[in-house]
Amino acid sequence: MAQKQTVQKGLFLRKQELRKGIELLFFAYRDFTDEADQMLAELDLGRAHHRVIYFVGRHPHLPVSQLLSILRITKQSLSRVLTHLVDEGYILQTQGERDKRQRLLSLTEKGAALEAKLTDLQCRRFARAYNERGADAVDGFQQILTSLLNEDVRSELERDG
Amino acid sequence: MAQKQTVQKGLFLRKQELRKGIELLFFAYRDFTDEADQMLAELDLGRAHHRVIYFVGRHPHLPVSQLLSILRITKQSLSRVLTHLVDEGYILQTQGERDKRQRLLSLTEKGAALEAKLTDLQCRRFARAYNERGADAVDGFQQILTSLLNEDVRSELERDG
DNA sequence: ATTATTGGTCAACATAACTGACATAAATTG
DNA sequence: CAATTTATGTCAGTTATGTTGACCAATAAT
Repeated sequence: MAQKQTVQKGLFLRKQELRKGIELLFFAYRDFTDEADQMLAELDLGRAHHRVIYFVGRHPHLPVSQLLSILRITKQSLSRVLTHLVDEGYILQTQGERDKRQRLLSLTEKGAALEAKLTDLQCRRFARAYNERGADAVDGFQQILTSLLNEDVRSELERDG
Repeated sequence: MAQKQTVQKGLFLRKQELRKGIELLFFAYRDFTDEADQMLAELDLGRAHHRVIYFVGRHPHLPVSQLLSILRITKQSLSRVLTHLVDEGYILQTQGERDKRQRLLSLTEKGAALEAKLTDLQCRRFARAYNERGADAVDGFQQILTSLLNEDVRSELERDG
């Protein structure tokens, strides 16, 4: 009886702990994206545009197919934002050399400038958090996030770096 | 010169470290929400409904105003999902006793059952991650996420729970 | 030569957010 | 008590971002 109570309390506390994680992730993600969203809104861009600019900046000459698999959206959905970003001069498309069907994506100077501005903003938030809590916390943070990933994504990341 | 190189390299590595955080947060959030989204889709519900059900489950008799400030959306936007959830029998509205203008939100049995099903799913993912990495990692994870929050949100959370 | 891949287009639709204007009931305040 | 503020809701219109499905062209691979 006393044993059962302890177990139930243990389960209850564990559940609370897990819920705390869920909520922290929700609130942190919400606040994290908010600042950049505001900056984007002034340029009549949205979060979808940001994601494209971010990953193209991170992987120059990225083929469209790879961007699609990173973002996990349909090509029709990507098409809209991508066309807009190309039209507005943020992104440059070049023909692939090995495979001429591919359109490799890169940032223009204008695109790189915006990417830097947005990433700096978000890096500052991370830098503040990392400095406040120290290297061990950062390590734990990265470990848990990695373990939250789908298995296949985790292996991909571990392979690429 | 050697000094300058070291500093630059240090900054470069730091930037990479921060970008890694940004990306992990993006991918983890994407994968984390995915399973629940699929379950919701089968019931013709979306992530917006989930958020309402989750926070009403977490805070029974929650007034609409508080839910709005948690979700940070407009009342018109909440209205649509809330009306639907009430119509479908997931959520119950009762008049506030102290303040009769308030409509306090609670889960029905049906709502509680769905909430439990969804939360269990997400808790399992967290439990897996927490077990894989251990208590110190969990601690670091929670610390960094807390530091990523806007200051005002952080104080709120520290006050409430 | 046939098939698969890469990328794009057009059209229609769904969801979840937004703004603005207005309404009602209840609480609060001068 | 009258005036104002608050909590909530509604109606109407718009935007951002996703979806399906159908179809096409260029190129690569078998």
